[in-house]
Order: sequence, then C-alpha cells, then structure tokens
Amino acid sequence: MRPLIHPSIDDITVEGILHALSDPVRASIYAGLACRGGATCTAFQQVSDRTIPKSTLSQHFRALREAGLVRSERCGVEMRNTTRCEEIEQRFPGLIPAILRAHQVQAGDTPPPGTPRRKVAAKKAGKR
Amino acid sequence: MRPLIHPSIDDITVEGILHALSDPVRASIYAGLACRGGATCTAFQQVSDRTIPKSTLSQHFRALREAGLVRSERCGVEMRNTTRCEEIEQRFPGLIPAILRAHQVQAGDTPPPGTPRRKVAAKKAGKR
DNA sequence: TCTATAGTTCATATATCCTGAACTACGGTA
DNA sequence: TACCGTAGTTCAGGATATATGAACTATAGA
Repeated sequence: MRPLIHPSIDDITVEGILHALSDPVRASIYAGLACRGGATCTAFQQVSDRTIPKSTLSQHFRALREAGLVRSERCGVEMRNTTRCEEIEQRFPGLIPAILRAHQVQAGDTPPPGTPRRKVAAKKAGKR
Repeated sequence: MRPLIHPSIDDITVEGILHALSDPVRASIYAGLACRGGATCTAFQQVSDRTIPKSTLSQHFRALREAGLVRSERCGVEMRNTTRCEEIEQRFPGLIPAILRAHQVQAGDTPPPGTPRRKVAAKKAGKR
C-alpha cells in the first residue's frame, strides 16, 4: 500500500483544482466535506441517488487528495478526510467559496439575487 | 458544417465551466478573450510558447462554446469569439472572476498579499 | 489466530482528448 | 461564372484518462 500523496501548497494548481471539482461526484464529496468538516469514504457511498462502487469512490478521493483539495489520514480502520480550505484560501483567495456557491446555486439551494422562486422550483422538479 | 451550439444560460453547468477551464490552453484562451473583449481563432495560434494545431484550437473553442463560456459568430471568412461573462456572472456570481484571478496568482502576475517577491521569481524561473 | 470492516490496487473495458489530413465556407479577382 | 486563398471544422486514428469488479492490504476486536 503506497503512502498517501499530499501535494505541498505551492504545488497545488488551479487546473488541478478545477479538474477535480469538474466531476459532479467529486464536487458533491468535496461540498459534503466542506460543510461537515470531515468524513470517511463510506459516508459517501450514496451520492447522487445511486450507489457508487467503493473502488470508484476511492479513486475520486485520490483525485481530490492529489489535487490538494483534501487531506486523508488513517484513523484506526477507517480514513478520515478533511478539506484543505484554509491553505487553498491563502493561495487562491475566493476560489473555493465561489465554486461551492456556484454549485449551490445550480442545485437551487441559493438562487442568485432576483431569481423568482417559481423558476427555481420548476428547475428542481424536472427538466432533464 | 453543423450549426454552432450555444447553450441557453439555464443549461450552463458549473461542472461544464470548471471542466472547460481546467485545461491550461482553454484557460489562457478564455483569459485572453476576457481581457481583449473578443478575438478570432488564429489569434491564439501561439499560446503557451508552442504552436497549437488549428484543429486542436478549433476543438478547444468548441469546448468553450458548448460549455457556454464563449459566443462565436461567423464574420466574413473568420469567426469572432466573445465571452459570455455578463450572463454567467448573473447565474453564478463571482465564479468567473475568482477563477481568472486564481490563474493570475498562479502565473505570478498577482501574488496573494504577503507573498515575498523572491518566491514568485523562483517559481517563474523553472521548477518543472 | 481468525474474522469483519475500510479502503487500495490492479486489469480491462469504455470514453475522452489530441492531431494531421481532408473538407466546408466565405471573400476577392478575373 | 470559375478559381484561389484564408479561416475554421470535421473525421479517423492513436494516446490518454476514467469506471469498475476482483483481489488485495491494513487495522480492530474477539
């Protein structure tokens, strides 16, 4: 089992962050971590309505980790994952909050100012 | 020649935007468009020190266009590309500016407050 | 030691990306 | 009208990345 790779803050790139968060599964994992503060892999087995295989989930966590977005450390039998928000905020101020907020807007949780409520409801209801 | 696809503002997704801008070539194309206000494809043949084949460039423009980041319209023999900044700003406030700023930070143009100049210079010099 | 749980690694099928070659679209000239 | 040049697109292929089941590693507890 190879050691976990956590890039130093200076090796974290914008491209890496954007690519990692451009996948909906990874984005929701990251959003979940950001609001809960930390969680294990299995806590995310039920993302987006269907069950994601744990190997896939493991790869997603690896992608987040190697992009520098997440720090993972073994904690007994499980793996504790936490975001590296503060570090990234220092290097790229405002980037992560803007992305998280955009994801919320898209999910309909926080519509941009001026959006009529009906429009949001319609969006959440169907239209795919 | 199939008609150009421009998603309506409501069909633009965060994932699509992040994915489009996670490629360094596309990111620099977009940044160039954003600061110049508009340009043709060939204006970007010399991005990032080496010549990019025009087929590749065309695909990159298509990716930006279909992500909703850019509007392209034929203008005589050439294609005029402009960003859709204002629309996206309305839907996802702050997202694009944050990404562009992060790219600038990374390029060393606008270091985050407190960064010693030496560090930036060392970064630009080599280290790949 | 044996078993269960949590997660990783590997192999492979699938999808996406990059690029040269061929093509389309348009403007200008004769 | 035909022909040429420029700008950009599409296609086909190889290279690269992603998803996932099966097998594996690591740890805790009995």
